[in-house]
Formats: sequence, structure tokens, C-alpha cells
Amino acid sequence: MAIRYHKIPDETIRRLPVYLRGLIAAGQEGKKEISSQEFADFIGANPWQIRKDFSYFGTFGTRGVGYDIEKLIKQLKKVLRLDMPHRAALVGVGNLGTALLTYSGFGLYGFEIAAAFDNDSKKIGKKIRNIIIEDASCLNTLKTSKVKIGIITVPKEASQKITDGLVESGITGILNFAPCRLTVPKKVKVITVNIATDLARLPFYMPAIKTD
Amino acid sequence: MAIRYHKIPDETIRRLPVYLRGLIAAGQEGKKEISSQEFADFIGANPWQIRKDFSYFGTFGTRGVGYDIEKLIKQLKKVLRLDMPHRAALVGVGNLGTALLTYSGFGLYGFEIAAAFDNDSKKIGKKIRNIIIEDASCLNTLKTSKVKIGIITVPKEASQKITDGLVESGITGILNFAPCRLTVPKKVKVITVNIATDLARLPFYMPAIKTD
DNA sequence: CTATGTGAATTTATTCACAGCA
DNA sequence: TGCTGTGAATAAATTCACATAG
Repeated sequence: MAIRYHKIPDETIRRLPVYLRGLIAAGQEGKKEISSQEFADFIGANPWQIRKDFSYFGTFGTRGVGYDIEKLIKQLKKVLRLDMPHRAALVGVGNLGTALLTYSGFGLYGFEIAAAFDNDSKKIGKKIRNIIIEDASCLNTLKTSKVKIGIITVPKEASQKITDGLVESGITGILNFAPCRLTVPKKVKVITVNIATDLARLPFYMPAIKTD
Repeated sequence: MAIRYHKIPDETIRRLPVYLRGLIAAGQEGKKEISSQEFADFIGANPWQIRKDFSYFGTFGTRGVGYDIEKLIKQLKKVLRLDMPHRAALVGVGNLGTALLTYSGFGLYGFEIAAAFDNDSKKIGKKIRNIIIEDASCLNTLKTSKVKIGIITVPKEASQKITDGLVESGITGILNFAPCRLTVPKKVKVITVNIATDLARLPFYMPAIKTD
């Protein structure tokens, strides 16, 4: 019942948001309870992995029955610290940045992009969704806000400078789309999403193709 | 010297594109040779991991000196099957799809987006970069092309149908941005990029925040 | 003397198999 | 009886330490 935090494996943490999404979807289909087997089929995983993952932070199921979906969603959110709203600031309103600003998928996990920055004077002052683009040289306005997450969608040349600015303004988590490593203090967590490197390992797994 | 393919770990394959990017960057800075230590510092990794990873597919270094960058780039490309150009088709020209169409980062690895599809008649016929958007119900035009990779940027409701169409048209690798599992034949490889789930595990690693 | 390459040791993650509870 | 929860077994990945080649 009580949540145990003692060393949840990173790989488990990586899977939890997927489970959370799956449970929310199952709940919306009207289900109240779900067994590990049923849930595994639903999201394309295996039941023992799911049970093991859950076991790292507590015991939530009912033997012979399965898991109470509502309750489990609540616990997963608690473990992932998604049981409170999170505000993020996005820096770099190019094509990708704009796409993320209008992306609706973050809401599911309680995220809201609350501010956007760019260094292009033609963009500053413009409004996307309900966010007015601010000058990237004024990241320090974040200091007085509740924003603790930064999303970096600037070219790699500018990414370290922006990172420093964000850290300076009190950001402690960064989702980085620039294809490079960012140097940050230990207290700041960076997760890098690299679309190109993901694409780059696809051919390795594809059946060999004859070159014309 | 000769490339050994006997079971390269998945985690190694995941890192190789990052190494490749780093080596290309180091080469552009004029370097000819680089030691595992130097390279590790450069990309933010550790030297023994790098050496171990390389050792899975051959021996390319010179003891006492390091690695010949040019040569190593060539071998990495060969292992990843990036030593030939790859053409991809993108389906779903929304915000994210448009961002990817104009993204220049794929070229580094030899990828080119050669076709784009959407089901919105207002978009069909329009040109982005040098690609004319085609009707998504005509994916089968890919059959006669050299395109073997699909990039899916449609809403999740449409993703399985599009996947089926791509597979039907001879695609054997898919980069999926829809937040769901896709069912494909065994011969087809899917790599799913999920931006929202990556963001969702950030708070877990961030120092706890007081809720006002 | 330097830096690679790799077996061996260690750590981490996955899978199994079944005891135990509803 | 059915399904969870978890130790034990297995597998995979990382780290170490050092022999070996240039």
C-alpha cells in the first residue's frame, strides 16, 4: 500500500509513463480493473515485467482479480511526481519548437508549456496558442515563475548558452532536442531526445537491401 | 580489420550513431586521430565503454596512438548500414511532420525524405522544401520507389492504418512518433520516439519541489 | 611507454516459477 | 481457483584490470 522508493531501476522508470498512458486509455474504455496479463496484451508488453515493475514501489493489486485502474494511476503519478502540475519553458520557436508548442500530448502527464523564448526579433511578441514569445536574452524572467522545466529546441551551437541561462534561472530539468551533450550542475537532470540517432539505427535492424 | 557482426549488443547499437556524430564533428575540427580518452571527453562518455563497443565489431585502433577518425567513420557507417543512401517517406504533414521535413539533421547519416503524404486535401499538392505532398490514400506509389523507411507523424488513431499501408508498400523500417504500439510483421522494424514519455520521467529525477 | 583490446568481475535488468492471498 | 508478488535463476550490460601491440 505505502509507496516504497528504494531504488527503482531506471529501466522501470522508463516504462512507467508508458504504463500510465495505457492505464488512462484502459480507464477511458470504461474498465475498472485489469490483470497484468490483460494489460500486457493491451500495451504490448509481458505480464511478469509489469508485475515486477509495480513491485518495486509497492503492492497494489488484488490476487485473483488484478489491479484497480484508478488507484494504480494515482500511485504511478505519485511515483513519477506527476501528481502535481508542471510548468515548462520552451526555448527556440523554430519548426520543432512550434510543433511542440501546439502538441497536445503533454497534458496527459500534467505538463503545460507556460512560456516560450526565441532570439529572432520577428518572432518575439507573436502569440502561439496562448503564449507570447519572449526575448531569449530575458530567460531570467523565469526566476520569479514556477517554471522548473526547460525544453531546448535551439540549434546545437546555441544550446549550451541557453542551458546555462535556464540553469541560472532555477530550472532543474531539461528536455533537450539539440544533438549534443549539455554540461549542467549535478542537481539538474537532462534528458536528450535525439530523433536523428534513433532514425540512424533503423537500417541496422532492417533486412539488407541491395544497392540498385 | 574485418568487421565482425556476431551479436553486437542493442545498447552498443544505440550508442554508435552518437559516436558517429562525434567522430564527424572531431574530423571537421581537423583532427586525424583520437584516443578513446580524448573522444570520451569530447562526447561525454567513458573510454572503456567506447573501446568495448568498438571491440564488438572489430579492431580499428593503433595501440599507443588511438583511432584513425576517417577509417573509423567508414567502419561505423558500414556496421550501421549507413554506407548507402536511405530514402524515407513521411506520413502526416502536421506541425511535427513539417518540422521533420525541414529538419537538416538527417543528412548527416545519409537519410533523405523523398516523399510526404497527408489526407488533408488542403495540403495535398503543396510543396515543402522540394517535396510535393501526396494523398495518403496513395501510399502504394511507394512500391515502385526505393523508399524503404517510413516516418509516421499522424495522430495515434490513424497510425495503425498508415502502418499497414506502408508495410503493404514494401517499407521495412518505421520511425514512429505516434504514442502507441504498432503491429507489424516480424521482418519490419519499428522504432518509436515518444517525446511525451521522455518528458514524463523528468520530474522523477528532479529535486523535489514544494507545491506552493 | 602509451593506448588498445578483451577476458573476468561486477552490476543491472529480465525472466522464471511458484508460494501465498483473495 | 486465479492472479499477484517476489525470491531465485538467467541473461545482458557495464566496469575493471592488465596483457599486448605499436
